[in-house]
Amino acid sequence: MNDSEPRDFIRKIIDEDLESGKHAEIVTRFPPEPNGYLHIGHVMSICLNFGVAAETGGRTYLRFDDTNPGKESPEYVEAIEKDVHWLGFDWGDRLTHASDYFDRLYQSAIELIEKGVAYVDSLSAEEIREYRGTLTEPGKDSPYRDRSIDENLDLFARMYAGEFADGEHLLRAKIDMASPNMNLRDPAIYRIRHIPHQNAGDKWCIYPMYDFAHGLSDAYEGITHSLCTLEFEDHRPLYDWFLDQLQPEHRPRQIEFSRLNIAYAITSKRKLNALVEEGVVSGWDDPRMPTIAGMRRRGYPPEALREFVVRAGVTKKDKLIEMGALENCVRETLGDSAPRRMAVLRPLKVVLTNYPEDQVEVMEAKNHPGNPDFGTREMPFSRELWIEQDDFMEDAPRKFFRLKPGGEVRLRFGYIIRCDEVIKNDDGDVVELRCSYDPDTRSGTGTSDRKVKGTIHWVSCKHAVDASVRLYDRLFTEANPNAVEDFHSVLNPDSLETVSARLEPSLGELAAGETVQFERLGYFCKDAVDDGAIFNRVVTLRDSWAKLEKQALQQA
RNA sequence: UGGGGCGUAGCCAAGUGGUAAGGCAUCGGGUUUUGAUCCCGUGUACCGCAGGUUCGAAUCCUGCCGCCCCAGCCA
Repeated sequence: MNDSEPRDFIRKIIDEDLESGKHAEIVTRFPPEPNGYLHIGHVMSICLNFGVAAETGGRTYLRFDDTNPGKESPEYVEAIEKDVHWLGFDWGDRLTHASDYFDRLYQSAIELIEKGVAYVDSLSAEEIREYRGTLTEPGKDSPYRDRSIDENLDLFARMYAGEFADGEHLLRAKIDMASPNMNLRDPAIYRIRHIPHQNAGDKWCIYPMYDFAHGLSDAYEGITHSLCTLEFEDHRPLYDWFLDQLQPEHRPRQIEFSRLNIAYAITSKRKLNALVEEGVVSGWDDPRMPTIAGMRRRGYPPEALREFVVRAGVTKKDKLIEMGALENCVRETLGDSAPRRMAVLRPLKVVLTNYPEDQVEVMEAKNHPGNPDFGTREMPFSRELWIEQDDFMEDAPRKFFRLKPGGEVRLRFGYIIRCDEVIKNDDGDVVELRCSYDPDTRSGTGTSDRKVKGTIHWVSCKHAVDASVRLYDRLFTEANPNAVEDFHSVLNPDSLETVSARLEPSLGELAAGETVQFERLGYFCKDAVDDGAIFNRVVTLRDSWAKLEKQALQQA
């Protein structure tokens, strides 16, 4: 990290705390609940928490906030660990669970009762809701609020012992039923749940609530800065209240920042889960999903994601960032790192009428235009080639400088060809082009100083490898699907199109999960989940021709 | 209508009394055997609005408006 890096308000606070000597070391935590997959919103939190610690030589815990058994599962913890690692962060031996602290938490709850600031309530869930009041009206005290300490201790012990059914009793903090902050109206501390815990086994039938468990877990781990999102801002008084009452050795500070939202994407675990459950997508790792697993499978490099959150910044303002900003980060990193290859997505046959029937030449193609370290590869060239349908236009506008009847174009790393004849089927569709090549224009021979305006990509028919290519588009048609009542109404029906493509031979050996650039088309990642030659389009290349076309259409 | 938070260009975002950084996008132009990349250039931002304080305010004060969050025994 260099000193000119912009400092967000959280890093400023941290710098100050280090300078003042308040803390000798920064300790943070990333605390996911294992009840779903991590998504782009979490990337921000992961990068922030692990980032500030790493930048200051501190440490970060990966702590599973597993206080609600029944909603959580090991499938998710496994996925979360994989995702955080993949993003580029390491928690070392600091993998913990809120459930690791259940014993201490239980003792702390007893301490609260002994101090007279917690009580066992025996109202029903519905009654508690009624007693809570509303946003504008104060709540009223539960009739059980003034139970004696001994009675509370006894009842809580029996809750622990399993003498009561779910919902029969509830341990609550005794704060203020009239507080304008709803979180302070005697919040729940422990509830009864006769469910075994995925990590703690069947030892417990009472489980602590988030507000109680989280702050104390932070304290137990010596977390200095507990960074979370804005919706927890009005929980902070409660976070501090527990610390004030219990006076743990370490005193963490909660700081909130705004969530990161991406346009045309959903980041609600509930809705993401619905997409999976309803089969709208193929799973949590469907390449259209804004999950880390989905983006990984799509082919987004972790560096791109990290760069993206840096650009997004850390503030308290609600953000809805353009999808293009993320895609641009992906393009930038892949532009440097992805080897170039050629592939034809929508094949149109070209026959070079003056090219010897059985001749095959080997063309040398650069693997990267700007970086010689990528080396070169060989591409077979023959009489019959596939080119992109979009690279031919019968009635081409002036500015279209690809192939047109009578026109010339350069075949990348090959020859200049001229279109002599257009062959159509009975429906009038163009099915084949008869062209002639200029033998003096072979790439790299020094005789190829002739200039033509356009260069297109190609694949030799008899050497081509078949593949299925998935072209992805945004999942929603609305910029902020989070805000739409029913997201089903704004699903993009064309978010996935699959085409049969022809690839240059070298692509046959590409390893699963590898990403290359199909020249002039975009970046494509060999799918790492499904078997066979399947490629996912990561992102298209910038396309100023498409832009021109769009403008022309709008003017017409 | 209770409490908390936020409002600087299309999207992000610096700036905390001295006269509006930067990134992305946009729009021009140059280079280019990817219409990619790269390189140059390009923005009058009513600093949410209205008053006030001040020689001077995005920055201080007052009032107003808009958006987000909170009434789970979820996190």
